[in-house]
Parts: sequence; structure tokens; C-alpha cells
Amino acid sequence: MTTARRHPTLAVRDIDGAVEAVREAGGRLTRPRRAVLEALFATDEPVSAEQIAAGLDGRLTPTDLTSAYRNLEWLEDLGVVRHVHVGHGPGLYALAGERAREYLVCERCARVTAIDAAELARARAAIRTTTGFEAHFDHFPIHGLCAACAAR
Amino acid sequence: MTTARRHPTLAVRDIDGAVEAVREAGGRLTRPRRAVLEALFATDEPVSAEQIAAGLDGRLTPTDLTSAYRNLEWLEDLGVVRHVHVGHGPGLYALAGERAREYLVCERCARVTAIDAAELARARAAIRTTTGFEAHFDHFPIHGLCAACAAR
DNA sequence: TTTTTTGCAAAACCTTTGCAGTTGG
DNA sequence: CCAACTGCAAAGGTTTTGCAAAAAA
Repeated sequence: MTTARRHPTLAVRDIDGAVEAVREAGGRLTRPRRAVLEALFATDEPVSAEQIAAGLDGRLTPTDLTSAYRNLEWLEDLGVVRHVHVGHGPGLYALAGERAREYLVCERCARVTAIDAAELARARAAIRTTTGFEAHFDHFPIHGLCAACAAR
Repeated sequence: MTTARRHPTLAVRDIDGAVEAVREAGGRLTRPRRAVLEALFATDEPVSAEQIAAGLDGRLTPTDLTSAYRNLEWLEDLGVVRHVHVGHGPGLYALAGERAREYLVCERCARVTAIDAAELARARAAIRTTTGFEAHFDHFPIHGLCAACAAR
């Protein structure tokens, strides 16, 4: 789970697309590998390596935790997976190609809000203008006060 | 090192100001407590608990790591200290009252840029308008590509 | 068959906790 | 004196590493 170095996003629509990407990269489609991919396709929000290894809390085939971590890293290098840090807990993994999402975390009520990356276009433009940075919020979310908590 | 819950900033200009704040809070000025404060005043960038305990790599009186953590947490509750997460390493601590700084981390070259919080006013305004969030970037920095890395 | 990948155990890393002993006020 | 705090040791939570065994191609 590295911070620097970013992998080009490799969008895959379904398991078959992911399998193709794995093959194309010269990787093998092992059981844990498939299990990790199936878990990621079975959820619509970022999940921890532990949840993935547990088969999304029992709904899917469980896998060894170490294998989950290794495959998540491998798939992240491939560009198929990415991970985000929400708070101080474990990193949360998701498919990189999913409709680009970015996260907002309220530091008071701890609520996590996911929004479409497009919604932050103006903010990104402002950051680009004043700092030269091309910012994104899908790895470290935006922290602050949500509307409700800010109103007090 | 909690994420939710935010402590009101208590700006102190120097060690004496910090000592006064400690006293006012009914706290004792112990040796480790003073050592932590001295370390924070002796550096102009966020430092890890380990660096603080090591007396900023030998330049200051070393302290027990656990005491450093406990005092940092205590001082953070007081509002005198805050911490920021830059990448995947340990949390980095700084005086909360220092000229408000916010951080930008390049995910390619890993360079960390500190800027005055005021510079991000327009970005914050854009985020407020589109999401209702009152954002700040002194706990989780802004991630993205710096100008140099984005240019390629 | 050959190379990749697994599964387990163990370590690494950062941070917190328990507790008997020390110390600041 | 006595509550606040320390220092050590030990545990906790997350992630990585080593290595012999298993399995994909």
C-alpha cells in the first residue's frame, strides 16, 4: 500500500473484464485472486482487506488475509484496484474503474459522503490556479465539517 | 490520535504561553511534558512522536516514547497541538497555533508542500458551494500531482 | 514442468494500555 | 500528602515478509 507512485486506472466493467486484464498482465487467475475480484464487484463501497478476506462477512468465499493483501496490491499495481484512507482505520479498497468517486469525511460526526468526482471540478480548478497542484480526493478524502455540523 | 472530534485551537506563542495553558488546564509541568513542548517549538515542520521522543534526533533531551504519545494526545485535547497524516507513515505533530498551514502531497514524487491556509480560500469556497462541507487540509493533506509531475 | 502464488507463522510498524512506582504542586 | 504522571513491558491493530508447499499454465 504505497503512497507515492500512481497506477494508471484500468477500468474493468465486470469479472470477465478483470480476468482479461489479469491474463493480459501475465498473471494467473487463482482462487484467492478471483475471490478478491468477486468481493470488489459485490460491493458498491470501499471495503477493508479483512472484509474481503472474510468474504464480505460470510456472503462470499473466504480467503486468507495475506493473500487478500497481496492480491489487492498486485491488482492495484495493475490499475484495476485503488485504496482510500477514511479516518484512522484500515485502508479501504475499491475497483479503480468505478464511476469516479471522491470522499468527504466529517470530523465531528464522522460521516463519510461519497460524491462524483465531477462535482469537485471547481474546487480542483481553484487548487490548480493557486498551487499548481492537480488534486484528487479518492486517496485521502476531504476532511472538514459537514453542512449539519458546521451549522452549529 | 482520534479522527472525529476536533479540538478548538489554543494558540500559544512560546514555551511560557504553553506552560500557562498547561497550568490553566490543571495540568502539571512534568519533564516529558516540557520536552514535548520544547521539541515542537524547536522545529518548523510537523514531526513524528518518535522524533520528538528522540529529542529531535539528539539535539534535545530525549523522552520515553509512550510519554511522548500521551503528552501529545493530552496537548491535542488541550488544543495546543494537532497532528497531520502525510502518506502512510506515522502521524506528524505540530503546534496548533502556528500560522495555519495546510499540506499538499505529490503522489508521484512524494514531495510535501506546506502553504498558508489562506491560499486555499477559493478552493474551500468552491467545496462549500458544491457540497456544503467546510473543508480544511491540515489533518489529511491534499493529494495529487505537483505542477512539475503533472507536466508530464 | 516451471514459475507464480498460496497459506501459515512470524515479524514489522505505529499506537495504546496496564500498572507499580515516581513526582509535581 | 496524593492525584497526576511516568517508564517499562506488553498487547493491539494493520500490513508485510519468509518460506516450504500447492497449483496454474
